Amino acid sequence: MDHAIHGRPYEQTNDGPRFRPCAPHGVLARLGDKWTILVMSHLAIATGHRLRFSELKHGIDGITQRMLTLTLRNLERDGLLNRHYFPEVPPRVEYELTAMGASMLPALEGFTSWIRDNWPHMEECRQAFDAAKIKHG
Amino acid sequence: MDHAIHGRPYEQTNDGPRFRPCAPHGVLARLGDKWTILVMSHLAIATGHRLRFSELKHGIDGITQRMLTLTLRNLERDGLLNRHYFPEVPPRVEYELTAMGASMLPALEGFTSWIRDNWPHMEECRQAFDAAKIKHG
DNA sequence: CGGAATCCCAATGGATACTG
DNA sequence: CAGTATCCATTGGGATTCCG
Repeated sequence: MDHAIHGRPYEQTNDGPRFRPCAPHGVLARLGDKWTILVMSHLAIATGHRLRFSELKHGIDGITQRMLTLTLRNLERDGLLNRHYFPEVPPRVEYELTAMGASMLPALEGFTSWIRDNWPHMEECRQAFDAAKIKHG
Repeated sequence: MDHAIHGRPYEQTNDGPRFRPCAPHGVLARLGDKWTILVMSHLAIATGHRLRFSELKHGIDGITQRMLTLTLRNLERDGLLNRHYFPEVPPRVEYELTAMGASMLPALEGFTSWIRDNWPHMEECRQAFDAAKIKHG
């Protein structure tokens, strides 16, 4: 591959650059689902980057047991967090960011800080766009 | 709001922080769909951050006319690009990043560079996880 | 050329009930 | 407590056809 932008290698063709399928969309799509960012954010600010299942469940408003489990399984599969099971009665399970999971936080923070700065303007743009669409059909 | 992390304000409750619904997930979910990042990436490296519909269509492998149109409409609605229509025969339409759209590129680049660095390790983790799951049920 | 409209299928994710 | 299993409504997105 000659070049890469946004993590995606691309080749120059006669009608412009053509990207080849690879990571960024895949990961962004994973992180962009309904709950993943919230789970990561909670672990980010937790002491030791570690929380138990019920703490996540109570902290994330509206999440169901099923979706929290699925989200945690995916993050565990990606190597972004570890699952610690304590076979007590009743059982206790803690989730902890891995080194890779923690290393993602600055990049995520950089991106979300842009979002925080530009969100109000985006909202204005959306309302203006919708208003214009209604106005002239 | 007392605190904010990853662009999301949160309140401290007796059982940990509770985030309130707001921007980051929404934007990440939008950018994390199947084609948005590819469109942004193409405009990022285009001269003048500007390309016509057919250039995007040919550059992005596998995208359908419908999905390219929808993706561009959403980005336009968000104020991240502008649509320039030239009423010639045949018609020509160009899409150009706005100032806000261009301002997103460094943050996106920061995030995707993390992805590029960690993608191989993530793939390893996934294969190890899947292999372990098959092994012991 | 650059769409819009329609049809259809697969995936996402919510609600609920059950379990070690 | 921390799941798993099942059912079901909604959405995402591909294929195709038609239009200015």
